[in-house]
Amino acid sequence: MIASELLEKYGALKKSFEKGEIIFEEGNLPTHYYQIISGEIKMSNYNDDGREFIQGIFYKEQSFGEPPLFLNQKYPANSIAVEDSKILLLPKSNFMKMLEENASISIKIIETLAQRLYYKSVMAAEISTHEPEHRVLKLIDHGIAYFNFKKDQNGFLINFTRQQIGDLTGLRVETVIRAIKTLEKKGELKIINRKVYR
Amino acid sequence: MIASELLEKYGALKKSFEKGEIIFEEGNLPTHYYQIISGEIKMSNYNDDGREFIQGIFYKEQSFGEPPLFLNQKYPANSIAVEDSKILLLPKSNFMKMLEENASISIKIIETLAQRLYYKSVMAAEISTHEPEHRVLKLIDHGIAYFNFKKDQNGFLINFTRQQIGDLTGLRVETVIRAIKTLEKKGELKIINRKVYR
DNA sequence: CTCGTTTTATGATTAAAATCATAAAACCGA
DNA sequence: TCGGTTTTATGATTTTAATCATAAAACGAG
Repeated sequence: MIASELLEKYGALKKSFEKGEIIFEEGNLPTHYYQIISGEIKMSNYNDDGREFIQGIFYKEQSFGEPPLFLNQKYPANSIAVEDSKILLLPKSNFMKMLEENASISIKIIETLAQRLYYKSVMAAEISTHEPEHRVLKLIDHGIAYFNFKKDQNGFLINFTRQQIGDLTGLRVETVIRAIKTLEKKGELKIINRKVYR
Repeated sequence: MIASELLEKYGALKKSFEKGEIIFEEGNLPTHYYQIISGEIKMSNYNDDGREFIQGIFYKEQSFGEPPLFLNQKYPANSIAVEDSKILLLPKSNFMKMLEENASISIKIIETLAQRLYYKSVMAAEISTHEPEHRVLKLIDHGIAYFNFKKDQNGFLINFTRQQIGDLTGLRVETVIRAIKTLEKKGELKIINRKVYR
């Protein structure tokens, strides 16, 4: 997260996106740095028969879509507003200027990318070598650390739908539903009127 | 890749690793920055029943294992020498000092991490939503761009074993062998005495 | 050059998750 | 508050890649 005053100093503009609105599309070249003011954004891919894979979900104060910006490569995924959202957009050239003139920003970005790479490494190994229950639990435990799950008297409320969990772990909804039920029976999770707690 | 003179100026030391030797292990805290002088290194995970998932393969002049260094987190995977290798090791504190004193290094690192994140994003979507043939082909095409595949009169020689391709795509050897055969029949690849060309 | 290991290969069988079908409950917008 | 959509749920069936079995070819260390 970069201070919004600094971003605005370099010419960042606020823009609103409605729920379901596309921010950028797979295959396009990057033009801006994006940082969320409020709302929720997902980055995802769709395969030929419409099946979705969610690369990540981002919340307020987080940025997204930086890698292609540094590489002059096309976006490998789409970004869509999951909720009505407000986003700060800083044009690429201004962003680069800001980087040059503010060395400490680089460290921040390195940490952000390192964090995301860490998540991807863990989930990649999970997805390709573990069974559904293990995958779901790993995603949830990661979520507690990095997504904005809130704790109440029942534990952490996992505010993802079964479908979202499926799209993040490469599983189908029915499989996720069954995995969650099994995990509840094993005592790893709680299900309180359909909501999942850990 | 950071100039080896610079690394040595900050106290980096050369170290040799034999084929099969472990450089660092999953779960350990990072102590050094690693940059390959010669040889080949893989980073991988093993699940409970010994199944391997290769996070990445790295060659001369490439660095590896940086993310946990920036996050003070445990390594999410092991790193092992695939061939006899020579590596430059720079202790963490010296590495951080080097970063502070050389702003341009940060940009290099950002680009490296962005590149790796790009690969992980593409492969994550592949692994979770596409059929074996698609996955294998995507890995190969990525390899042409980023691993050191060499071109000769038959095209690019894919110098990965079927097992390695399996461990990089989350497939079993037999499945990879069959996928490669099918891709050859479709004219996407050539197999010339067991070697794969694209 | 030889012997053990690794790699590639192929066929048969199995297991596990995807798919298909259906429905109740919950949520949301008009 | 009504009606449509989304989410959760469950059972039956199918498909696909994993698994199991076996072997030839190639490679590599001594």
